[in-house]
Amino acid sequence: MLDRASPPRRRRKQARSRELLDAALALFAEKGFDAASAEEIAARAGVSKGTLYLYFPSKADLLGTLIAERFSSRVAVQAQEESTDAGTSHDLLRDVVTAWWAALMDDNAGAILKLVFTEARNFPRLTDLWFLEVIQPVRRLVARIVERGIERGEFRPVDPDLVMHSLVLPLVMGCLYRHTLGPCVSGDPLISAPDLVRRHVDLVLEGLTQHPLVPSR
Amino acid sequence: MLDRASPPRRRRKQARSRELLDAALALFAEKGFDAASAEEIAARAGVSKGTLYLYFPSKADLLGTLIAERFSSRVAVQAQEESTDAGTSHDLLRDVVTAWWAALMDDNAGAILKLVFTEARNFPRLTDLWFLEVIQPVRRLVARIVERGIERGEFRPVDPDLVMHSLVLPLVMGCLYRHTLGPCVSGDPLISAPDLVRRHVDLVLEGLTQHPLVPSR
Amino acid sequence: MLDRASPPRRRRKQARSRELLDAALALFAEKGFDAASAEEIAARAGVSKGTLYLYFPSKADLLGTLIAERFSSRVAVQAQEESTDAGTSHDLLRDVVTAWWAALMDDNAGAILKLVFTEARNFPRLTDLWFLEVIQPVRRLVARIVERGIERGEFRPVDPDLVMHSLVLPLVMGCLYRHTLGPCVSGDPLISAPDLVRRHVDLVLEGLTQHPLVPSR
Amino acid sequence: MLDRASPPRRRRKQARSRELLDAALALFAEKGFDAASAEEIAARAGVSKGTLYLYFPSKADLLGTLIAERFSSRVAVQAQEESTDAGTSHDLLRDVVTAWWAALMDDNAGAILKLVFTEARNFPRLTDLWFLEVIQPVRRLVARIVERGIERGEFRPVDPDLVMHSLVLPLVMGCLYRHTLGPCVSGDPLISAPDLVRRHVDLVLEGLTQHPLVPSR
DNA sequence: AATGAATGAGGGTTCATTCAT
DNA sequence: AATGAATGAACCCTCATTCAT
Repeated sequence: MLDRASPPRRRRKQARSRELLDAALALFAEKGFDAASAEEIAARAGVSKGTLYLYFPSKADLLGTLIAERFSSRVAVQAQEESTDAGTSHDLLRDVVTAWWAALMDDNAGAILKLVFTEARNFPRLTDLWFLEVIQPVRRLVARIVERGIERGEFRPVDPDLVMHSLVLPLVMGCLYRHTLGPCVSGDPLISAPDLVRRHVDLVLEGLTQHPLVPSR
Repeated sequence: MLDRASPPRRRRKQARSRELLDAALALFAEKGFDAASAEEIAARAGVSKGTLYLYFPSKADLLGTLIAERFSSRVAVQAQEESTDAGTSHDLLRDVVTAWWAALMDDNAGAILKLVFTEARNFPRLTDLWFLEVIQPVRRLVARIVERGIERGEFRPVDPDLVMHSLVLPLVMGCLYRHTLGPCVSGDPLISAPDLVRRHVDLVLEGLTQHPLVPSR
Repeated sequence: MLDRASPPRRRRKQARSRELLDAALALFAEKGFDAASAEEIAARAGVSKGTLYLYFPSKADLLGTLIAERFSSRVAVQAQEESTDAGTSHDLLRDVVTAWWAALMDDNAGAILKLVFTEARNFPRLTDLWFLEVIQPVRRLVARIVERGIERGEFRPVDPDLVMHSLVLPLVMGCLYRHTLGPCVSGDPLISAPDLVRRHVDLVLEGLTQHPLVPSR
Repeated sequence: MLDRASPPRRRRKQARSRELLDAALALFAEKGFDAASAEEIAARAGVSKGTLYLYFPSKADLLGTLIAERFSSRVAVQAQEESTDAGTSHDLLRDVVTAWWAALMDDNAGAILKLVFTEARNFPRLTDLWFLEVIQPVRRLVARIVERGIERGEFRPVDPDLVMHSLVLPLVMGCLYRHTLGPCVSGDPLISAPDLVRRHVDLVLEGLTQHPLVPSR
């Protein structure tokens, strides 16, 4: 069928959809899928309950669309774009991880990540997306850099997945924290230092152990 | 009033209470507080809907009791018991972290941890408990060992909180993963290697960087 | 079947039954049939919930038995016993009405009367009992005295039912009041004067109108 | 928020509210607050169970609104309007009482009055309203007329409250009767004569006693 | 005979979804 | 396209009744 809606109207329609998705994401992340009511989502988007159903056939579809449209590889991609072959592997890894962290803090990526973890059991499709869209790209990226670093003699020979684990999971945790316990605590005493990520990467790269006879770098 | 029930009856009553709490914990962790219906909890405990209310005045009280009774410092305490002054700080740290990890895998501690993260926004009290019961003890424990290691020249001078962050958060993440995405994935390809924790600790301790002229320890 | 229970046991059984009926009457009158729970009734009678069902097959049967056993003509009978042919009809009527009023205040007769009014729609059988046991006897009693008074020239010729209405209904009302609004009001300012009934009877007998040239009696 | 509903819709909404209140009043009066189910009320109002909760936040609020909106002084006011200074106090009193009686029979005033008596124990606020809205006005009205009658020599010197008691309580009783036992009896043999109220007032005014030498008025 | 744990039907209430306006 | 009134399935919870001890 031809789309005969006039352009401004079509644009409005897209905007509505976006507003609803934004509202849904915010509320789903804030209270969970069940506790966020359709009426509340509509209200936050500035429309009435009925209008929501003109744009999405059900509440679950809101979540589905959210995932499909926003859960893209952007996070990894954004990180990947930072990846060049210039500089040491150490610097490269730190840059990539920092970019990835920034992407998680940015935007609503963090909210989606929280949703994935809290609703995965009820919407198992989320899990596949998580692996496909988040884990695989960053894993490949990290693995590539680590392997290059090992080849060049910059890194000790280690399992790239282990590096991924030690390097990346704390960031995921920090992101989750920010959307779960963080808002409930005053002062946010745990994960707040602005350069925590940089220091974390450096720690993992250098290790905790004192190696007396060698200059620290 | 005196408790004049015959011993077997009283024992049964206590068992029922436990069974209900177990069922509730499992279902709350599996589907979330809202999505777990009282009837389903009762059914999993092998009783009828009404019976649940003989033991707990409301569904929310189930969660409350769960938290109050099971969210003790056992996790940290168990880790602490492993802590002795013998051996290197490296070994000590690895032992403590491994014990902590075992505690998280054990029992239902992991399920509770997941609950804390998913329900904190709706039950803010959970956050305080999390800090008091989980974070503070392990933070103090790690800090003590790290400071000792630095004093003895075993560790480089680093912020103990950073160590805590890099060392412990991946474990928390692993625990969450186990109760969220893990059950939805076949093969569990990410966090399953049995000695992952040991290797993680070693990586953080030794660092990723190659230090050519020095024997690794 | 022979009743082979030993006498003391049989007596205990009767006492239990009485205690349960007393408790039920008090609670039914206090909160209504629906709002009075079986457990509460049992507790007030000093037994457990299960025991109640050893004596009565259902909660409704408690009400039924209450009505059948206690809703006898005692009220009217007691009044009737006061009725002698001595004295003026005026005195007789006042004595009868006063005795009836005392009977309503006494005992649990008032509570039953309240029950009849509040539960009649749900237990229509109560209505028949009310007429048979309460209205008819007192109506006949009043009618007899009124007719005698008219014959003797003591009373003006009036419809005995009208007298019954004007004379007796305020008492019924007072009884109801005592079991409904009365307990909710501090000071009971309306129907409390101890000789209100006597004055009421005198007012109805004498009338409100001033009859100037005649001695008041 | 602005009420931007189209006029017919708004009118419908008001009508719905009224219909629900009417249905609730009828059923509360018929079966009592507890025994009247929300679903039944909705059905009698011609809507579904859920709709009721669009208009009233709870079943108890239905009762509350009923009381607040319909339990006005209309009864007394209506009676008061009849009160003029023309005519004898006798006529005046009869007119006032007759008007009051008509108001009780009219409308749903009687149903509310029944509710007040049956639910007062469970909703003590009803008692205050009863005194404030019903008793006080009529008491003052009666007292005023009686005092005027005494001043003018029309009435014997009596306690106005006693008059109120003897004159008004039978009417309250009649109203209660009409909503309790009345519907359960065939033929309504007790309180049905159309001029019963007039004859009652005359009886109380004139008294039952024969006063031989004086013309009856 | 007495208990009180267990049951499950039923009631109040919520909320995702539909539909007339 | 937008609204919000209406619906009814589903949920939490209560309580009359049963039954093993």
